[in-house]
Amino acid sequence: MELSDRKKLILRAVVENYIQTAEPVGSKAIVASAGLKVSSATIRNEMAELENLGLLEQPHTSAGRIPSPQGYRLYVNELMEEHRLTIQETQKINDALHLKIRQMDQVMSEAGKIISQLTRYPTFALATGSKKAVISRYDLLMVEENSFIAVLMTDGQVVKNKLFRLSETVSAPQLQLLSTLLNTSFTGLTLEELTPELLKVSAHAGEEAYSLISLVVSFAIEVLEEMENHVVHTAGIPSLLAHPEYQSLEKAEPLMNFLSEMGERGSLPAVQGKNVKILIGPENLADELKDSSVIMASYDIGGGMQGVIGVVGPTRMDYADLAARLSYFAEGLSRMFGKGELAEPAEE
Amino acid sequence: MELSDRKKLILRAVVENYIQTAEPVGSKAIVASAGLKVSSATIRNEMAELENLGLLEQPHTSAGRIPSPQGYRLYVNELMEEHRLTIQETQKINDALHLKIRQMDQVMSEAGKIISQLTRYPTFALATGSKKAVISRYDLLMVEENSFIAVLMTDGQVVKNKLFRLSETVSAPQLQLLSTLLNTSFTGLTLEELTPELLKVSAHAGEEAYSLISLVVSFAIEVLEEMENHVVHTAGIPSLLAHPEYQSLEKAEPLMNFLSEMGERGSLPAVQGKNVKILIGPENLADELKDSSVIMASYDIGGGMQGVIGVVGPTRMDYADLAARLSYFAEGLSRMFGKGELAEPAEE
DNA sequence: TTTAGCACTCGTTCTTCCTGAGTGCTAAAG
DNA sequence: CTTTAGCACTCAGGAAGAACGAGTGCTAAA
Repeated sequence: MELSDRKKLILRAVVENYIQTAEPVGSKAIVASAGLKVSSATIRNEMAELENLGLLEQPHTSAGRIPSPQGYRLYVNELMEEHRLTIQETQKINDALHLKIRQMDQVMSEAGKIISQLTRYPTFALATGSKKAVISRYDLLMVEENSFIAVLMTDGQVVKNKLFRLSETVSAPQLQLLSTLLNTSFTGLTLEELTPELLKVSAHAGEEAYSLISLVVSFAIEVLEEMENHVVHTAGIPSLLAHPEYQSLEKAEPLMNFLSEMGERGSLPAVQGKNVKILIGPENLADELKDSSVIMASYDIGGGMQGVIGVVGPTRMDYADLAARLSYFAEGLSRMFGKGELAEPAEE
Repeated sequence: MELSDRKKLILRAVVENYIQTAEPVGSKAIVASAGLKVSSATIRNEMAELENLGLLEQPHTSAGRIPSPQGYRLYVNELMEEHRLTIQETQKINDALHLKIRQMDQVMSEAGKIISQLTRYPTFALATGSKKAVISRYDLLMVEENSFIAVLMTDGQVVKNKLFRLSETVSAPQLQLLSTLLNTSFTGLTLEELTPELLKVSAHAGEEAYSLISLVVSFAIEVLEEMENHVVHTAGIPSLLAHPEYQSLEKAEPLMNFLSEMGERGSLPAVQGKNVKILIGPENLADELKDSSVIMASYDIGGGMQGVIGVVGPTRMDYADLAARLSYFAEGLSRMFGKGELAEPAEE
């Protein structure tokens, strides 16, 4: 059933009032805020109906109404006006984008910090790959006679390095050989294929060569594992406390713990699809998020990889504003990654 | 003036009781806990004197006593028994040490996470260098005709890389030349010396070469800046909330914000000297820490660098236990970095 | 269909009172 | 001189109650 225009207006007024004040909205407040030429009693009747429809809720009998998750959902889907960022806001975001950002996986973590500062909400950021990551290239650089650096590059243009110190010495030709072998046998393999291949090669190679190979390949495995686990960066967790719904510790603590452990355990709401996505209250899979909302936006990194950045907050969030900011920010990132020439689009 | 043995015993009992219960300690409790054969009235007299000396405090007239910062200080300096870790605890730390740790600056951040999990307190970790860091070596790896990877190594054995994409193309010989130039002119220079040198070279080099050089040198500057700023990693901030002194938001919030921003702004209590250091309450420089204590331990990374890892908590902390853990952990890290052969002592 | 009026609900806040842990002091005992 | 028992006193914290007021639902009239 379609809502009457007046009901929509009222629902919207409730949501927007509540977003601002964090307090239940009464019928009088609606009369004052929305430009309706009816009395509060009429509004009360309408609100009672909206409550029956499950769009509004009463925290207790004699309080105003607050939007239910369904109410927010309807608001987000139909009622919300696309928020236009002010010039200052876009300027702020642009500045933030141009500053600071350096290496690929730092991009995600930096982006999170920036967004958190901009929005005063905790953020999370991660990268997802549509396909499995593989190592595309190995370079070995000699440091001293008993140490060398391995530089690995994945197909997603991510570069990682590691310094190895050995108990025995290696010569430059040995390293050269090793490098050739690695590039021949261990490129283009997914995580699952690496270990079997390692075993296979071990049969042919000598003891000493094998130990070197396995050192580097172990590192490759680490790198790929890290990428597959979609390491999550979080930032700005304490900013939760600034919002009235998390003033009570019982509310704040589990969520804060969840957020800070999210980074470790990689447990994350499954995400895909383009652009901005909003999950309201119980729409979230994780129990800890059932009373909170998540707004996230994805951006293209290139190389089949997508970055996702999101903010977490109370269901009472300024969805319009946040969605606009995230979206704009994500577009900026996509652009940065897109045309690699500009500025500093480098990756680690 | 030296305290009588009985006063010491009482002070110690107060501290240890309070550490456990987080509640003011009364005279009766002391009689029960310490093996003293005197009545509570006697204890009361003694406690009154200890209060006059500034070692104990009363939250309000009719409550028990709690240690003042000076009381804690005296306890830590003279009364505290060196805590011996149980075999399980050392085992736990050893496990943690061998696991996970990979790259140099990840060591610090990982170590922080581990300690935070072990202690249930927020941690911070950073590296300090006694001397200025310099770039000791540049390697340039060709990727495609319009992109290359720069691998930089500092004297502290820290390796960083970055992928550069260009709008024009470069040839292998060009890169070779560039690499030689960088290694000749831009190694061994501190942050302050790099920029002047860059200007000097720009005079001789052609337009195009100069733009490449400045790209890489800018990166070098970034790397050195990052190292000089002693980037601080924090972890486990939400675990603050588990402790009763931070149950009230007014107490918790400023500290949490301070900790989370510490990572950004690099503002940190100046640290040096070996081994474990304890800062109690007002001994901390930062205002936000005036009601908290910091326990930190340093470890040797090698190459003139020192790592520092610390925990932050209420003044009521189990100093003995935490100091022992941190110290043991730091020793483990020093050992790891010391003999480079073992396990995985690599650095980024 | 809208509105005014009114009784009712119920969270919030303020006050009051009570309790009990713990103190400081005094005076007697060791 | 030190220790102890006794006692009056203090004060945070919790419980209970009262007053308040914002907001509702319902009824009856416009």
